[in-house]
Amino acid sequence: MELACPRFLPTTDGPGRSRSRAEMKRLQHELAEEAVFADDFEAPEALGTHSGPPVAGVDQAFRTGDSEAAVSAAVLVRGERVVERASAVREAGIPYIPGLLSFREGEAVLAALRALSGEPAVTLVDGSGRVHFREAGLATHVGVALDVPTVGVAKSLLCGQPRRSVEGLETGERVAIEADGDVTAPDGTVIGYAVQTRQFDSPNRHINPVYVSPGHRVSAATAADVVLGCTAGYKLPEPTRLADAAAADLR
DNA sequence: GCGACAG
DNA sequence: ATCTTGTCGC
Repeated sequence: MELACPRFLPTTDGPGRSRSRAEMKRLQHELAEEAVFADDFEAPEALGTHSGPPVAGVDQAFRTGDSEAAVSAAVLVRGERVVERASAVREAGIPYIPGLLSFREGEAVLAALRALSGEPAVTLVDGSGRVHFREAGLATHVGVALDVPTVGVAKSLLCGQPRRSVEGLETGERVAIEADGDVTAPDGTVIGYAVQTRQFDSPNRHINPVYVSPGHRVSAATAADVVLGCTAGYKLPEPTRLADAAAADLR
């Protein structure tokens, strides 16, 4: 993958000085304008880890010490095989701030993805995409910077409102996440889906859904389809699960 | 001021 | 994200 929009790099420092929080938010508004929350890639059908084109997954771990470093691991999966792995380590620009995650981990993610020589049809990024206050979560930031299809996969909901309860959903079920007053999109806009990738049979123990949202060049419905297509018996889709394990090892 | 918040 | 043992349930 190659960098497509240098102006959207999630750098913490601007020309000479340091990027302020307001400037980071401003960049996110510009990113959202550039983002395409509709299907715009080859073969949107036949997606998934079971057949069709390769899908990439990226996830991060952190090395602590005098200064924090983000370790990003990217994996390219095709069918049931990992066909390529890449990684990168970058200084964490800022501490964790809800809504500004891409400025903390983005540099490492972009470096890891750029190190992949293969071309995935779509890339699964850990975190939110359009489910974000300014519709510019990590998945959207990365997708626009590289101008590649991306999907955000988060384990918890940053903002927005589930259309109905997400408790006890069956495997394969999904509930729309709508924009509310905390999101820039018009109220009611479907910005993502709670997707139940796995669920236990009996009523005692239950698994929470993953929150899927469009990053770039993918619609909300297709994003959910891609995640279900890449699921193989675990809560997290394979590309994400494998990247998660890889990042943990590299830590 | 209060609340709320991916990784 | 990370710190951490056991424990409940299938």
